[in-house]
Amino acid sequence: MLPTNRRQQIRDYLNEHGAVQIGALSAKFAVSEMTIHRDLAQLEAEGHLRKVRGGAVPVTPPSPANAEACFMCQSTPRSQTQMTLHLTGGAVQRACCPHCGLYGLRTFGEQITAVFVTDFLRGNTISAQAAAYVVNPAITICCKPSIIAFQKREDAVRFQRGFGGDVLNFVAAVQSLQPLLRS
Amino acid sequence: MLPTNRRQQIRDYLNEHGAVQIGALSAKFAVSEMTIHRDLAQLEAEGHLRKVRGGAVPVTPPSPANAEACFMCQSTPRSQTQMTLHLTGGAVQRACCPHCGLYGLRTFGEQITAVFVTDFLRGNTISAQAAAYVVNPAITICCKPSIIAFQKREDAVRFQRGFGGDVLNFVAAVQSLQPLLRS
DNA sequence: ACAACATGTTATGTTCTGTTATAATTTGTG
DNA sequence: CACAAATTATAACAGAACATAACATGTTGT
Repeated sequence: MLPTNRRQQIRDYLNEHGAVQIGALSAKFAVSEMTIHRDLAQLEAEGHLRKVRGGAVPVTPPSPANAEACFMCQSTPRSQTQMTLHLTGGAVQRACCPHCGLYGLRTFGEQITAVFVTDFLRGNTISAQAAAYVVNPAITICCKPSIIAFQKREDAVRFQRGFGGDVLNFVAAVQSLQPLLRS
Repeated sequence: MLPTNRRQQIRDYLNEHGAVQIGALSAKFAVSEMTIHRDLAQLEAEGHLRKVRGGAVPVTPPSPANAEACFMCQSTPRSQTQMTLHLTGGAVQRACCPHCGLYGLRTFGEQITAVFVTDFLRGNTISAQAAAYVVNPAITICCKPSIIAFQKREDAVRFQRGFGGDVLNFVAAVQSLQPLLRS
């Protein structure tokens, strides 16, 4: 049997049984336990399983449940409207739309290293500072009041012509947010 | 035996057994292992199999990568703009945008059982027949000329006010497409 | 004869495997 | 809890198996 086949069969066996033991695999394929150790180490390096003492278990599928949710409103962001806040240390916070994302600027303050937003029309990612925003148009896209981002101010103006609202730059858009608490 | 014949038989053997070993092929065809090595290298270069240590295995079944591509232009559809054509037998064809999707109506014709399209603004899925379309606006969203779908005619009119183009219903949008070939 | 090709042989380097020895972890016992 | 015994994991080594490149030989067709 080819080593490739053996490793594939180990994966199949694991998916079927939920766990594998070194001794069982060693007997099943008539190779030394050391060879099984090495197979499992390779499969673990490739992300196909996780080694545990005595054998291996399936990798727990990274629960996309709440890791993907908007950090403000907990809704699932659409790629079309989402905003990402990059923090010191590499962490990334995802917001469903500029409404939540811009509020998040206050929440994370000094920790923020970069902010990106998706152009609503074209879907490409742009720097939030360079974007144009239509605030409070007549249509609610995600949160209310809606704030929609555009790469080009020209697109924002055209959108405004149809749907109303105000065209603001980044700083003005942040200032347009009502304070959460008066101090 | 001709080398060509031998290589064809290697392919047949592989398809039948799921894996081949150098030693077995060498014995089967009474040639040196070096010759088998060269056969497999050539077959791999032609994309017919994948060499592994000790032999070869079939090429991994067609990656789902391209199964996701637009059936017309082969680009990757955005959920925001995509259109799906449901055919008899349950097959689903995915288009990147109404431009490609509406052309696909001619391609699949009688086989089509249902057509869905995504509202460009809100992202929800709607029946293509009930949608309103803005044809040829001043902005190119996906393919050119752009055709953009909206759930509400009111939204389409507002979009048109800002970005130009014509607001058409489903039938008119299909008719607006230029014939691919004049007969 | 010559060029082009296919094949085999040899030499060298790489990968795989089992054995042995040592380290780390778990388990059992008082 | 401390300690020893048993089990499992890791590292290092050597030999086997395999891969690749280079060269030599043989065949075919012109």
